Amino acid sequence: MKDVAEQAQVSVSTVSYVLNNRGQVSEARKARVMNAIRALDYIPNESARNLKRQSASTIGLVVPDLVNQFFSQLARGVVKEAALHDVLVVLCSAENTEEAEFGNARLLRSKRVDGVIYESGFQESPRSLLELQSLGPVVLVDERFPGLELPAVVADGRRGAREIAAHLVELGHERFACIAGPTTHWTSEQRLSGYREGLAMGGIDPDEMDIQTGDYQMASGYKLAGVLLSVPESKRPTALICANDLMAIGALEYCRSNTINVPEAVSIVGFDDIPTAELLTPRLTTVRQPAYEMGMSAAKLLIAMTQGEQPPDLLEPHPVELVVRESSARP
Amino acid sequence: MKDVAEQAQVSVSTVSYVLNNRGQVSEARKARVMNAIRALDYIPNESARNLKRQSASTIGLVVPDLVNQFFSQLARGVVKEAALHDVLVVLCSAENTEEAEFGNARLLRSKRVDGVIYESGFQESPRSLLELQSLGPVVLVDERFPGLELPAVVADGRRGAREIAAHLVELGHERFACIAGPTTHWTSEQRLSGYREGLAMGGIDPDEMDIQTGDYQMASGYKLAGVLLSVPESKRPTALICANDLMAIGALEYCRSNTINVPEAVSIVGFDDIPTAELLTPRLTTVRQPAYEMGMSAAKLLIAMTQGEQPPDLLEPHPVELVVRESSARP
DNA sequence: ACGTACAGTGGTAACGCTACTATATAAAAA
DNA sequence: TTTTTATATAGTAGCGTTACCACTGTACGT
Repeated sequence: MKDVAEQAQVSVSTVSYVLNNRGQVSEARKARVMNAIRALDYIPNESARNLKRQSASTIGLVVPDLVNQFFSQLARGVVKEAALHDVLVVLCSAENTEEAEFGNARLLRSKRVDGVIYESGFQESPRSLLELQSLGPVVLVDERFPGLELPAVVADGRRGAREIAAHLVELGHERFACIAGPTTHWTSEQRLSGYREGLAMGGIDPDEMDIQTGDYQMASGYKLAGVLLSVPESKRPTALICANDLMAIGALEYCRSNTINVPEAVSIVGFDDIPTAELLTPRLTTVRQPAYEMGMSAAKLLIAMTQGEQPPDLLEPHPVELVVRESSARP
Repeated sequence: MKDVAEQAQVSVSTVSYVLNNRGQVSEARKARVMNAIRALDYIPNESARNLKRQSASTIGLVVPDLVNQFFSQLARGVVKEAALHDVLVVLCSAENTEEAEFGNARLLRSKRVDGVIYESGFQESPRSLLELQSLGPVVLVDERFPGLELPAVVADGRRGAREIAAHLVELGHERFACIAGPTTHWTSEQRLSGYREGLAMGGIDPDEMDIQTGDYQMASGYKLAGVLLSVPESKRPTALICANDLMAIGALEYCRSNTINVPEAVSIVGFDDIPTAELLTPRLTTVRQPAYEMGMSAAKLLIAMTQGEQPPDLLEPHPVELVVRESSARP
């Protein structure tokens, strides 16, 4: 920077002013500085800047598992929005382990990021959240912690769940089973209430629905489908509602290996609408969550918060959309 | 830090020494400092550290599209390995646009990262690479640029291609078609040579193979499958080789919407073995690239380079593995 | 007894930048 | 004309670390 100042025959302050586009600098000198910058191929040192400004222009993104396309969509949105604000995104894939629980928080500490977008997937009310919160602003995605007053970007999962349940009722289903998400998870509970409401509205007693609790992974979908479907044909549910696409895929796989026809013998529906959902056979009926947009919202909100803005008390949930495909049909 | 020094009754230098575990500090004082750190919940300011040390303990990762599971696996590996070295990973999803071409490089400039892992997907020899290189170490993944002398972590795509072609020949196929990757892409060319070699070794004239060039996206797989398969039945290829899974999925979709049975009418194979590949109907025969491991290697190499190590002249390619599933069968 | 070595300390100058304050100059008002 | 106000510029003190240097005291040869 000193070199640039020298080359342009101005003071370092002036260089700083033109760089940050503040203060009054005459056009002539501005041009001279710009030329010098180009001539010397000068790049401001972000570390120094951060030190002085006490911020890192960087946010952290904690997701349980990048390979789940819901999260990668989300990540895309976050990165996109952040780029708009010249903010970098640091990625922490938690890989669904508790090890990460600790590791991430520690890694993100120490002013390396100005704030964190957190999507734990299925931890309860993690201590690391409190730790993170003490570090700086935190935005939750697709979940809420009843105890903690944290801003959360969510989709209208309850409504989506209601709609997909209603869809199944409308098709004429009467015996339902459900592979739910972890009960500790706010979103899971929302969806479950939605399913029950949808059923009730259609005149089906929700308490008749057989429920198993999974962990949002494919394997548990497979396993629990086995539990729910291996009952005498006459009592077997004709509709299997899964709390996310991954578990629905697991269920579909179970049916495939046990020659249970979907949707003829049983309808299966998911939640999220990950890209893979429409490539399956049968193509999966599901509820689309706008993951990309949610990522953008979260980033936008977080960045605003890092600039001192107060988060709104309650954010409007993102709209969801029922996507009817082949995996649901009349019983 | 000053506070810690005061609390522990030592100088700031001493605190710095124990923090970095260098210099000689007596055990007694070390303990005192540690206690003070804990008592004050002190977290070192990474910006200041970076400024002083002239490094950011952060690497950049540029991928064309996170939602392609090959890249998310890769990203997982990178993040994992980086975490082992206390290095953060900054994510730049290029989203397959040239806009990113510029944007990323600019965002990553200015000492915000110590080095970059670059996986462009399908740009030719991007200017941004040169720009990046001037900034710091660069490691390429899954591609090479003949002109540029950059260390590259690759898989043995040629061998994989040879094997999958051989597999098809062995099944008895005689008429082949291929949806290749962009010809400007080193990896594409490697695979294509591999296919040709595999065919030649099986006594098939590779020049007889009908080739269309795609862009590694699903849509082009769909479109080009249309081009290659809409010929009179007697001349129609019985085996369609796709340079990656995404295009193979596109091809599969084409067949699905045009009621061409796979593998009965035509065998289709892919490359990468993304998680979705084995969920399709028919399950996709493909070549597994160890994306996760490649990500780890790349991160390891890059981090070594940021610490001054010279990259080896040529890295051993990662082994690949033929995964035979349902989409390939006797013609 | 003396020098020499060295483990254990503290002081402090940078690292590159921003933003406050002070100063010089020009324009407007008295 | 002088005073006030606005505008443009330069000087410089940190931001929180690290690492070099200088200093102390003790242990060990000679």
